[in-house]
Amino acid sequence: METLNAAELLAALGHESRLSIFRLLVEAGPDGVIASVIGEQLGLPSTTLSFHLAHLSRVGLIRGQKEGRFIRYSAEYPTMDELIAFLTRNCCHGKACLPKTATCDTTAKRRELATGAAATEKLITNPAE
Amino acid sequence: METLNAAELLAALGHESRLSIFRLLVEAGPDGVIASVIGEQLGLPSTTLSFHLAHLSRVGLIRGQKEGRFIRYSAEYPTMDELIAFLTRNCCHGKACLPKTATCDTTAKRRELATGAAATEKLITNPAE
DNA sequence: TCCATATTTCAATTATTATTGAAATATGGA
DNA sequence: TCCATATTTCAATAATAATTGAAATATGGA
Repeated sequence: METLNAAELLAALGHESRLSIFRLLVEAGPDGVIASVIGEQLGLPSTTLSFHLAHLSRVGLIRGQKEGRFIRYSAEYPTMDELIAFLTRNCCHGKACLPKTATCDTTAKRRELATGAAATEKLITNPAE
Repeated sequence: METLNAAELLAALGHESRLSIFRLLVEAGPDGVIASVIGEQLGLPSTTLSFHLAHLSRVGLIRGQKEGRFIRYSAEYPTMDELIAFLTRNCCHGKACLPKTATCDTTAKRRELATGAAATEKLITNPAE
C-alpha cells in the first residue's frame, strides 16, 4: 500500500461517525449488519448514514451486499490488515522487527474462526538491517 | 482509547503530508529527526511543515524536543500502539482472537531493541464469548 | 553585538467535507 | 396493484481544514 491510499483510508476512519460504523462492523464479524440496524445502533439519520457508508465503501474499508430491500454491510478485513501493516512497516529501521504479517495480520485468526482450527503463530525475527 | 480520541488520531494521519511525516519518524526510530531535515526529505515549505508538525504533536502522535535552534521530532510509539489496538479490539465478537497486545503492540519489540533481549511472543487464545 | 538560520505565528484565501430535509428509487408483502 | 419501508440522490448550507507569504521569535556563532 502506498502513502496516498493509506491516507485516504485513515481520513475515512478519521471521523467519529465513520469510525463508529467501522468499529461496529469489525466487532460484528464477517456476517455484517443491515444498514438500518447500524443507523439505529448509532443514532444516525438515514441520509448521514448513507453518506458515510458510501464513503467507507468507496475507499474499500467496508462492503455492502444487497439482500432484498436491505443492504448488509461488513468490514473488509484485508484492507484493515494492509493499513495496519503500512503504519508499522519497517518500524525503527526494521531492526529486530516482528514481521508485519505476524504483528498485525488478522487473516489467520479469521481463517481459524472459519475452519475451527487451533490458532498458531510464529515469531520471525528480522535479521536484516 | 475511546472512539472520539481515536478518530482524532486517524484524522491526523489521514492527510498525505502528515502521514508521510509520521511514517518517516516511525521508520527513523526513537532518535527522531530534526524538523528541517523532515522538510527537506519531504519537500514541504517550512510554514506547511510547522502546521502539520503542530497538528501531529497536539494529538500526541509525535513529540518535539528542542536542541538549540533545532527541534528533534520523534514518533510516539505508545500512541500508535493504542490506536492499532483500538482498531482491532474485540474483532469478530472477540472469538478466538489474538489479544491486541500480541497482535499489534510494538512496545515489546522496542524494549528488545533497547535491552538486546531475544524477542518472545505468546499466543493467548481468548476463551470468552 | 550582529547575522544567519530554524521555527512559529499571523492573516487571508482557497479548498474540502459534513449535515440534513425533501424527493427519488427499489423492493417485498398485502 | 398499492403500500410501507430501506436506501440513495439531490441541493443548499454550514463547518472545518489546508496553503502560503510575510513577519515575528529564538538561538548559536562570528
